[in-house]
Amino acid sequence: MPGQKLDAIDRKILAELQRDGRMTNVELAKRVGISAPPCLRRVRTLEEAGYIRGYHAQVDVRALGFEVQVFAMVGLHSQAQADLLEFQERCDNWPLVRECHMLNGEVDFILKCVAPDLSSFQNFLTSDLLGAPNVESVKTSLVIRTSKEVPGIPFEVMEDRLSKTP
Amino acid sequence: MPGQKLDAIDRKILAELQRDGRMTNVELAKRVGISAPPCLRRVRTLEEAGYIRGYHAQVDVRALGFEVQVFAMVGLHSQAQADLLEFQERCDNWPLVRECHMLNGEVDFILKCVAPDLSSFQNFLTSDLLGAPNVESVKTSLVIRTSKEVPGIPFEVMEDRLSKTP
DNA sequence: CGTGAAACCGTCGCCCC
DNA sequence: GGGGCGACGGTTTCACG
Repeated sequence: MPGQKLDAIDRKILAELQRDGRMTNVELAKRVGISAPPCLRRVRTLEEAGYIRGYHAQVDVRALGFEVQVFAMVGLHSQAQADLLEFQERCDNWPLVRECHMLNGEVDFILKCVAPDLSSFQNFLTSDLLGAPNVESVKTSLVIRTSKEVPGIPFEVMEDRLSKTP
Repeated sequence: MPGQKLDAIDRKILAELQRDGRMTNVELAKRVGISAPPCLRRVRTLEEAGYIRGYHAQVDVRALGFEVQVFAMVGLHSQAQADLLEFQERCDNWPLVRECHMLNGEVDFILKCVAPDLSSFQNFLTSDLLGAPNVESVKTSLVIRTSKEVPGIPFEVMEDRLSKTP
């Protein structure tokens, strides 16, 4: 499962499905310029190879009553492998944590969290996150507004660099 | 477009489509316990009301050759409304920037960026981001690994609190 | 919201290059 | 190896009760 065993049609398929994950296969086939059966075979192959990890409806977080979004920068006391893993598993089990990224530098993790309101986030912060073992420090930043939120990768950039160094 | 004009079936539909955005309508209808036609009508309504903002394939960023992911914390000189908007528009036009969130506190924006490799990110950082007008400071953190990445909201939490305060 | 019908789509087998 | 053609069964999407 290396880098570029993908041809131009595969990349177009991925770009189209990233843009509209509910597109029918015939529509997709039309857009990438082949007929439906080979198009579907390619999609299945891309799924099985792990290039496509899933399909998700993008819901409006705020409209559904989750008005608070927070980035939490977490520092740990110990960065031993076992302790990092333990913290990650803890994050897995916190539904308010939607993303957990391990970082380089002074901060160890950044978490993207959602909550219905400030008090339920504060409750999560003080009871769960700050109460977890090995957590040294947490700095939180409230999201005031999100002006851009596009998933995945910019396929234009991918095509650009493929055309420069083929 | 208010808060909870959604009944239990609508919420189940949203939860299922968030989990699997390519589910067929008949499968979805079966899962939420109604027949296909009203189910499709509900989905269309949810889309038009903005609760569903789109459907996207979740691609494997690293497997597609974007091996570098970075969070960039940006401070601006001026936080005047026009200057904030100007910076947001600039982020819109940078394909390597996938998310742009305005924050409270000392940092003004957090950007989630992707890049094929470190040097192309460094190039973006020095030429584009640090070269943009009104940008005072940028602190970057490389993502070492992502251990959790789930989209949207935790519907369990939503149901929990609806059952407590109906 | 459910039923039925018509059009469309996903999917398979086969043939072709 | 991958792409196209044709056909069957399931699905989407009407109009109507």
